[in-house]
Amino acid sequence: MAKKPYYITTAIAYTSGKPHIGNTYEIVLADSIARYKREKGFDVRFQTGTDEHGQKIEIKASEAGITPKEFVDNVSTQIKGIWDLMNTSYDRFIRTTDEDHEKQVQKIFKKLYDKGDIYKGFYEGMYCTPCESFFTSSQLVDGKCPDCGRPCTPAKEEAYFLKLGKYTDRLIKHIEENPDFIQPESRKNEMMNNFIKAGLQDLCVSRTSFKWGIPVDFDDKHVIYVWIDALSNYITGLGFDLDGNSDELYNKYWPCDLHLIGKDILRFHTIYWPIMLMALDLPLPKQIFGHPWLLQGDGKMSKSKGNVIYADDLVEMFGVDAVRYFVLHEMPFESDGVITWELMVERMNSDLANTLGNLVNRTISMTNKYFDGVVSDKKATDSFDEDLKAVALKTLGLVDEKMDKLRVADAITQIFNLFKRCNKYIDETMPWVLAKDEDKKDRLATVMYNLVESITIGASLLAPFMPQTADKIAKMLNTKLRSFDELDQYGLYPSGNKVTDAPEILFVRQDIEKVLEEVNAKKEASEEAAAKDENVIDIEPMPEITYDDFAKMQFQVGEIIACEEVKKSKKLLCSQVKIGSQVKQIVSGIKAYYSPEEMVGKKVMVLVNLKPAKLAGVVSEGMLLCAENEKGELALVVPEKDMPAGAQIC
RNA sequence: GGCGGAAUAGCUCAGUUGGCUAGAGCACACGGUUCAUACCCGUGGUGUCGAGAGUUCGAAUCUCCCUUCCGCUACCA
Repeated sequence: MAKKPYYITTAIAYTSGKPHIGNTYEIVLADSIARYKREKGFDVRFQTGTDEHGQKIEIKASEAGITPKEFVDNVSTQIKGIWDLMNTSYDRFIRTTDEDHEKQVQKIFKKLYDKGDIYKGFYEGMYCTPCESFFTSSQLVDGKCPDCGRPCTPAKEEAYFLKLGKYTDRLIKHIEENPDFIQPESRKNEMMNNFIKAGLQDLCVSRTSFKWGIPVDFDDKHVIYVWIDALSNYITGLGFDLDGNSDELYNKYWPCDLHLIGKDILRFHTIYWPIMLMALDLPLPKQIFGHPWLLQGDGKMSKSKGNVIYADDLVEMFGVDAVRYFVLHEMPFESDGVITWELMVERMNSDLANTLGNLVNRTISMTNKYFDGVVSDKKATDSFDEDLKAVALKTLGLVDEKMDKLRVADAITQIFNLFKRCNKYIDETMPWVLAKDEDKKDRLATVMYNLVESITIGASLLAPFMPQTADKIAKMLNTKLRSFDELDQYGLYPSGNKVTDAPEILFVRQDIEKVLEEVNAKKEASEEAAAKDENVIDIEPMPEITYDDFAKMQFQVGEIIACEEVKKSKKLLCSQVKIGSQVKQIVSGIKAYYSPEEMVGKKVMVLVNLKPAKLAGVVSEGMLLCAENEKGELALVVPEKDMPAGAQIC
């Protein structure tokens, strides 16, 4: 019988920089599932890769003084290097700059256009600058932005849009009829309630503001924006061809069994991607799992916080499999995992060094000490043996149960329970006591045999998650790892076999103090690097304006004479601002960065002739000007020298 | 503001349709053991199961309300 196909993908990593351990988590998770499925007898296809287009890359490349292609070649190679370092067994590493991919993406775009699902729209009168959103004229309310009610500005650019509304009902139906389509389930609710049921706006799928992308082949002013480009990798990587000449890989593996992605990009995978596929008349993927994030202590890792952990640093400190174990075991299923270095060292020491490493070590040492390394099954059984055997035989079933629900962390815990059971068995049988009695020699041999056999089973189960460690154990026991379909048998270890006489320490115990020292040193270094990076910031350029446009705006210095929080709002402060002889009430979204107390007395830059509007029910008669950094933090703009309230800013 | 989730041992969390003295791992303490990487095995919890009220013979589990935290989303003139 032919093996059942199983296709799993990760998201493709964006090549704007080196990925941190949070990105690395995803590839390790996918790799473990892929390896596990292979053991379970599936014909597995595992795809990952890099997403390499976009303005950010264009800018970074020009800063570095190289071409975008050179830039992404570098980063992509680096990312691939880390995936390899983590010992991941992907079948294809796709790059969105691969020729076959680009060609198909162009075809897909054209097909959707010919079909009428992509249409050319215009920004004119439809672009709401503050909302950064595009609307069709039918969506506008009284000619104004349906979201915020502000007038939409005419824009110069034209763009292509993908019709989403046409497929919304089908999408809702699909999600409702396939409860496992979006996992975990809480994410499904978010997608449904926040987006789909609220009504989907057509998606802008092209750009003219930058060049580094796949050109729209029938309109070369445009490049294809990220959605169609990046998401298509899941089929182009299988040799999909829109004209019906698809590679057999595509016919075999599509639809995909599992898209493994971060929870931050669920929207694209559960809404845009299925709709694209529907528009192309292709089957939808079977499941999309939005995994949580690996957080470190004080929040999400980011370069600007200087708390970025890189996989290669971790591997250097702890070893590949320890890092794999850690991210797999410590990551919860649904909510984000808050990780501390203390926890990592604790896991390393108690699970890996103590429970597993020490078990293997003591077993091999005893075998050498008592039998010169020869393991033989003398069948001198005792009642203690039965339970050990039972645990060894039932563990696969327990692992299966967890893996079917993608509960990888729980699956690993089951395997470690077997190792713990082995340690207990040693205490129950007390080999060192048996060794003193020549009459108990056969019993002692049987005990050692049972240990070696049980460890072999455990190591075989461990192989998908910690492949290197499993191999090392098998090598030290001078045997091969079992295939999963042999794991219903006990006693396959060849009697009379000889284990190594020089057991290797599998995991070295770590000292938390030393680890923290090292971490702090690295953190300082990365903070310095981050500080350098933060001196500049690039934002999306806006259309050119005339002097007349500018002259319409009146700016003055305003003195804040009173300020209070706006109730019913998380972000708003309401200030009374003295401008000349009058006082204006102005509401600003800066509560997170300024307290009402510290606002009072400040002299700030105010746009005074803005049409008053209500915010959270409070009237606001102007706007306080702020500078905003990459993290969205705000700083008020103030005159460099003391100026009277009301002074004109020109 | 809208939708959803969470609150259980020092820490991270399990607790199926309400039912005997509320569990696991880690940490900690004590005991045992010595083959082993100062390791392994065993024992140890007066935890108001976030607060309050209700339904019930009986509630961590159901209902209502309150508080706090989290996710997504909106708003941020």
